[in-house]
Amino acid sequence: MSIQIYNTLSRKKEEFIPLEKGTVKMYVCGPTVYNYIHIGNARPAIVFDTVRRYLEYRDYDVQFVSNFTDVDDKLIKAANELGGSVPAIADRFIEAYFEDVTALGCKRADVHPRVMENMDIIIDFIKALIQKGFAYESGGDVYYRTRKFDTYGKLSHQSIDELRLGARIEVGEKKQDALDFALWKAAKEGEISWDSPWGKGRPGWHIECSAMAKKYLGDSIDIHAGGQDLAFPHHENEIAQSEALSGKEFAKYWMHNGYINIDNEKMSKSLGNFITVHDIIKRHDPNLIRFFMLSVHYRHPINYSEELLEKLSAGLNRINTSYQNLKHRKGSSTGLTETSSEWLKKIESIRRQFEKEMDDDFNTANAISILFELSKQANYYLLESNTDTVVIDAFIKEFEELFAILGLVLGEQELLDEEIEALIEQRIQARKDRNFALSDQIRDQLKEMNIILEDTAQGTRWKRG
RNA sequence: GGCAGCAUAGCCAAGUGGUAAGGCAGAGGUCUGCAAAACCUCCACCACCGGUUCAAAUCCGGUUGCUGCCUCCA
Repeated sequence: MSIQIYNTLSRKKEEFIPLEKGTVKMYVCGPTVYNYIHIGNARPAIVFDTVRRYLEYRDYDVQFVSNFTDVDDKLIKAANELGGSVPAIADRFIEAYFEDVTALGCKRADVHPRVMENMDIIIDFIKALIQKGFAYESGGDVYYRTRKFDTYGKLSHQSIDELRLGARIEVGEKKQDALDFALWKAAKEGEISWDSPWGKGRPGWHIECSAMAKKYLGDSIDIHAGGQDLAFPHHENEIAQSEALSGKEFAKYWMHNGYINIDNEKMSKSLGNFITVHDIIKRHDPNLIRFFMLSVHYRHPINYSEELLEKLSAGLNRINTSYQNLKHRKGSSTGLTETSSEWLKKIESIRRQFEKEMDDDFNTANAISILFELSKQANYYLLESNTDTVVIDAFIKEFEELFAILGLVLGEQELLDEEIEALIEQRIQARKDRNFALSDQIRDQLKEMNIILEDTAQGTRWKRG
C-alpha cells in the first residue's frame, strides 16, 4: 500500500512518489520569531513532525528543513518595544521555540536556516530574477513582476484577474502592478539593514524560503508544508520565484494544516486571542497537547477549549493505564499458551490497520482510534488467567512503537519513596489478615498523597492519581 | 465581489455509494471484602429541500448557518 497525500496543488489525494527513490526532501515554513509561539503555531510543528516520523518509519531518508524568519517588520517593532537588537530578539525567541516544541515532542529539523545567515544567497537569488526579467528595481526596492509568471495563482486556484479585482489590493507608487510583491525593501532610517546592489535594505518575506529551500534541498523538493494561511500569498509567491529561476517544478506536494480556533474564531497573534505554548504547558501535560492536536485530521480546524482537553485526557489515561497494566503483568507471566499465536496475529493486524490509516493522508484521528483498539485488546488479553511473556512483550512493543510514530510518550512508572512503599506493604499485610478497616484507612491515606491503589489477582499495584 | 472549507449523538470526532469507527460523558450488569482497573450490554435515520441511483451522510442542484483566504498571520 502506498502513501496518499492531499496536495493543495491538485486539491486531491495523490499517491506519494518521491523525486528520488527512498528520499524525501521536505521544507516546512517556520515561525517569525518576535514572540512566543501560540498553540496555533504549534500545530504545523506537531503535524509535520508526525508526517516526518511516519515517513521515516516507512524507511524514507527524510531531509527536513524548517526556517526561522528572523528579519521583518514585526521583529523590528519588537526590538524597539522590548529594547535590544533584532538579532537579540530573534535569538531569544528561537531558543524559546526550541524549548516549546521539544516539550511537544517535535524533533529538530536537519537544518533550521535563518535569514540573517543567508543574506548572500538571497541577494544572489534576487539578482538572478532581475537578470531573467522577473524582477525590477524601483527606488531602492526590488519587486517581482507577477504578471510575467504565467501560472501565477496555480496553488491558490485564482487567476491573476480575479486577484486583481480583490477589493483590498492597493497599488504602491513604486510597484508597476498591484500584484507585484517585494523581494527587497530599502531600509528606513535606523532600521537594521544589509548592503546590496540596490542599496541598504532587507529581504521581503517570501524570497527567504525560495532561497533557503534551494540552498539546502535543491531546485525541486518533494513536500512543502505550512499553515493554510500561507498558501496565499506566501507559497504562491515562493512558486513564482523558484520556478521562474529554475524552470523546474519547485515542490511536488503542497500540504497545509488547518487552524486552531477559539470560540470558533481563528487564533492569531493579530486578533490577540491566542494561548502561548509557553503558558499552556505549565498547566497541561505537553503530551496531552500533542494528543489533542493529533486527535483531529490535520486539514480540519480544531476548536480549542479546556473542557475538551480534559475529556481527551481521560482517553489518553485509559491507554496509558492499559500499558502500565501490561508491564505490571509481565512479571507473573508464564510461557507459551494455547492462544499465543492467535494474539500475536491480532497484534500484527492492529499494526497493519494503523499503517493503513497513516497511509491515508496521515489520518492521525483514525490512527488514534487504533490505539484505543490496541488498548482494548490488551485489556481483554489481561483477563486471561495465564498470560504469555512473549505476547505481553509484543503488546508492550506495539504500544511503544505506535506511540513513537505519533511522537507521543507513554507514562513511565517512577520510584516511590520508602515511606509510601512501607505503607503499601503494611496494607498488603492488613488485607491478608482481613483487617479491612486498617487496609481501607491506609488506602485513603495514600490517596491523599495522590497514590491510587488497585488490587488485582496478581497483587496490588499503584499509580499516580 | 472572487476563491475555498465546514455542518454527523450531550460533547469531541472518523467515515466520499450499500443501511453510521473510535473516545469522553451517561444507563444497566459482571468481577471485587469494599474500591479501582477492566470486561459485557445499551445510547444517531448524518443542517434543510429537491434530484440521480436498485441503493446516498457519501454524487448533482438549491436553501440556511458558520469559518477561512484574497493584507502581516501557522
